[in-house]
Amino acid sequence: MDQRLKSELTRQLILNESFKLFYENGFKTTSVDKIMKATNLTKGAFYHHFENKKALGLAVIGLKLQKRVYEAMVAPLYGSGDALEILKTIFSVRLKSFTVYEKQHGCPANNFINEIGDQEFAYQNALKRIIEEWKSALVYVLDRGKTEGSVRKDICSKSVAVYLISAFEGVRGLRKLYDNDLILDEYISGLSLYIKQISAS
Amino acid sequence: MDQRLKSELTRQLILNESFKLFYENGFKTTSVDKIMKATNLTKGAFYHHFENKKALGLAVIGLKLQKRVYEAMVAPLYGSGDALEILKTIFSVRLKSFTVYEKQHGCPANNFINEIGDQEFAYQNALKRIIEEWKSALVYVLDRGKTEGSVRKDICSKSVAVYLISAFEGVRGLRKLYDNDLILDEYISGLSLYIKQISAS
DNA sequence: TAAATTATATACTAGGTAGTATGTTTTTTT
DNA sequence: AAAAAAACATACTACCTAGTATATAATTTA
Repeated sequence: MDQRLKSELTRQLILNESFKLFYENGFKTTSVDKIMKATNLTKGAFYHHFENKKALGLAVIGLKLQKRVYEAMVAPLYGSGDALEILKTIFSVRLKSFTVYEKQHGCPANNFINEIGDQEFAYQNALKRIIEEWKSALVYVLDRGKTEGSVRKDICSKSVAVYLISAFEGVRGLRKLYDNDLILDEYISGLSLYIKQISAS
Repeated sequence: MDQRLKSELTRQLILNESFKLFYENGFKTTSVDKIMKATNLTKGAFYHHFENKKALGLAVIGLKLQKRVYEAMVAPLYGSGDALEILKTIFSVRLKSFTVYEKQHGCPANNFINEIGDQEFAYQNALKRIIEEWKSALVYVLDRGKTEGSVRKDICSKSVAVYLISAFEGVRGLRKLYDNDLILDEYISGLSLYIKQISAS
């Protein structure tokens, strides 16, 4: 097989298995051994593709995680349609459509943030980039809403963006403690009140 | 020295040092060895006072953590004064008064929730108790506000409680990524909008 | 005061950890 | 086809991990 392609496939395999194991068991307690056992490859392959575990962590955050957040939470914000409807879809409809697995293990980004967001500057920065990208998209859609007359002009877009992200990440943590969706339903009801508050009219 | 007292002091010392190390470095990566080094005692003492690390974790959550949350976030809700003023104080004023250390490492409860809230039923339950106690107090103060006419009667207290807790815990995680309070200020501004929405008049 | 109990210390086990050194195999280049 | 380089495997090191076994010191009880 073409060496370039084979190498890239292996790299992606390691990144994917890492993401999965980090998500299920945490970053710090997932060992390189466990990851490579999941890939059916060995340590030699790992250290050929990554300098060390920290480099792997940064690659998972900067590639896999960032891409997932972008596709699920950021890109839809740049789509067409009523601004407030888009917000409702992203912050509540999406939430209910998660699988049990996703509800149980919370938000991958939030897990990383809470586990290693206070440990290493490099991790901090990589994670910050994801949040800032998300925040910018929210500010964009809120400003658009203001222009189109659906969003109140006297609210601060940045503040609303931060409050929306905070509540979303917060409840994805809380949901881990329960075995049903009650807390999600309450969150959604609480959120709809907030969206009403920022809507014009 | 009285043996009862001495034993209790040792137990509390272990619990306190554990809490601190769990807070700074996480639960799973804080070893019994590190804890006992911090206490200047040895492993023999540890396993005399605790059956294993899991029992220690549950004790830290059920005693230290629950007490801290109760004193800082729950008890004030049962105090006198305007309901909405109490909410503002707890969810925004308090936030700004945290030390750099507390801002950097986030919310101890949220850290536990995100690290081990999806791992063991026993941890889940111990953490759930803390959240439910907090939620109940919030529902109490919101209902009181309704009675006194300061809070809108058509809002669901439980939903507002969950949304308030979610946003608070969420932003305490996000703050880890930054080295200044901008995100906290934005959160507070976003929160004040929410409190306006639930206020009568 | 002697015996029993409690509190703590020391030394150990079995297994997990990140990372390295050095192989062998596969692919590419000359 | 030979040489070089890349991809991966195997075997290792030094250290950390939870937990145990057993000793000693301090305190309480008989």
